[in-house]
Amino acid sequence: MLWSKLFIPTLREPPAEAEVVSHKLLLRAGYIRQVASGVYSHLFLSQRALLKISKIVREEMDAIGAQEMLLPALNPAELWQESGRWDVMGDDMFRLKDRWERDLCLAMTHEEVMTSIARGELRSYKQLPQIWYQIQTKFRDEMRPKSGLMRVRQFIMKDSYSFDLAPEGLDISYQKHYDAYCKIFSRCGLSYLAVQAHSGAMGGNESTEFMVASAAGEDFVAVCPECGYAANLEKAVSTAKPAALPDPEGNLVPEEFHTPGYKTIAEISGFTKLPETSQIKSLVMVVDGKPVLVLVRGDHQLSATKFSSVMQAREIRPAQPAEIREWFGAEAGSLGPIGVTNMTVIADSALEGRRNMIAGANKDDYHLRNVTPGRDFQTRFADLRQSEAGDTCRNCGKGILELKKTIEVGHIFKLGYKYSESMGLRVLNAAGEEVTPIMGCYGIGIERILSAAIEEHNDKDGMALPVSIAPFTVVVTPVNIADAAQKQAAQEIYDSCLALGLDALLDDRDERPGVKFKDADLIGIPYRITVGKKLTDGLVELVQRRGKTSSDVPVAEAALAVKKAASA
RNA sequence: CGGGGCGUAGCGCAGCCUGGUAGCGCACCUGCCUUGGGCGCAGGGGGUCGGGCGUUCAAAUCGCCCCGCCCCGACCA
Repeated sequence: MLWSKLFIPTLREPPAEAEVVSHKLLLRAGYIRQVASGVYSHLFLSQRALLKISKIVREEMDAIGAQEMLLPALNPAELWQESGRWDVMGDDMFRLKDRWERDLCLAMTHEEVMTSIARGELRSYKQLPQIWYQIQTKFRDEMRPKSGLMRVRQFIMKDSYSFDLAPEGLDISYQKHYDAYCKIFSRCGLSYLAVQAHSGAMGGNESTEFMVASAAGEDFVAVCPECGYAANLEKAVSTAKPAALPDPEGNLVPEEFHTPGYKTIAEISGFTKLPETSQIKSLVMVVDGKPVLVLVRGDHQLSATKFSSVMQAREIRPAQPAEIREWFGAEAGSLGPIGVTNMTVIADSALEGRRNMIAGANKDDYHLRNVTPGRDFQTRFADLRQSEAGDTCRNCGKGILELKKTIEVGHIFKLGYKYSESMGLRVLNAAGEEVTPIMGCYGIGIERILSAAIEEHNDKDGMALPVSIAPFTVVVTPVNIADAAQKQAAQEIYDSCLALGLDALLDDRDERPGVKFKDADLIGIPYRITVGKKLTDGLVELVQRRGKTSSDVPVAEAALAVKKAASA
């Protein structure tokens, strides 16, 4: 294509609203324009990149026998009421009414529609397994859209769904997706990490997230450098660093002491001259309307995700100050487990076996020393704490966990029977009995692949996209378009590139070379053939965008040289 | 939803405090010049100053209300 005819509105300066690199570059390079918060138009270049990503996704999905469909984004409320998610999704789901006042929504995902198709049509175990997928627009009313294409309210997702007769079949469908996802992200040039993850509102019991390390990410992943264990921080298990000071020996009796004005863990630590690990942190949560006292070691953080799943809660929230006052008769800074009988008490495993610790006295400005779990109060223990960098890996027992900030580009789930059960999907097995198929679901964020690739591959001049997803593979740039020889050579090389099947662009604009070079670098074309002075010696330059390495090649061989380099 | 910031030409910004002709750089158009990293010279077009109400002889500027966007938090496949 001829650059002079294309709409590639590059900007010298990034718009002020852009914060992260990929967002700045997508705007500057003329890939996208914002329409509203979390809503973007994909212009020519972006659409080309997204189509390339989608093509890779299609090829790998088709390769595992998945069948592409296209489902509606507009869904009737009834489907979502059947699965129970009309209520569960809350404000995250866009809802609307038609002219007859019937409730509709814009689908955030498609378990409901897929399952309804399956239950309407699948009758026999002989029709299983099935893997169905689509590449389609999803809508989510994010509380806070951010970071360009990273977290948006309308986006393109590849979502697939598997239906199997039995768990062993699901294992196979899941593994097929796992392998396909690895190929997809590799082909897109991403350095990804497959990590254990929490299933959240999707349901199910096992899931793997595919993450790309990036400062612009929103998720933390715990990684063990020794054994390769990797899990989303929400899910990660680990052995806490030992207490900084051994507990006092002996069967000591709880003893109240005055702590005037000292409320936080850090303040009490400073006041008592004892490390934070000697304290029991008391948090009051409200689980489905009922108060629960949660205990963790002073220096630890409660994992809301772990807590929520241990409690099998639908909804959790921290208690309000007024509620705390009513239930404990004290402020949040002086709470503790002793004497609490009006609510469930649950403690993190790191407190198991500890003794003679410090906790609040449930009396303003007083704490207790010599508090021993199990003796001074009864509680059950569970893994409730958020892992942190420096913890010991529980998988291998040796490695020290590191934390990485990441972008989630894919997520696969073993759903189990949640949707097939609630929506009545049944088939007959070989014995003629009605059985409920087991399901899996698998998602990839198409725009997130583009964002992550830009985050991973950029420099001060712009994007340095991999050949596989760049909107063009090569740009042919005559330095001086007014020079007839250069112009003609450039045209010939461009034609040769096209003949070789390369996605080629001819920068035929009457611009100064600096402008053309800057633009080519900015939009991230992997190869550039510069036709300039050396043409008199029959040579042109082949410049690689990454690293800006360049080599002289004869005019006649230029296209082939790109072809070779690009497919290497 | 809580906290913070911003809204003036396509982009980046100044002007606002202290009310009085709406400015700068880039981009854009015309001409000349130039052609290996956003070139130079000359001329030119483009703005309901986010919106409404109010104060005032006079509002981008002061007051009130509303809207939008960004960041932090809560939240989240």
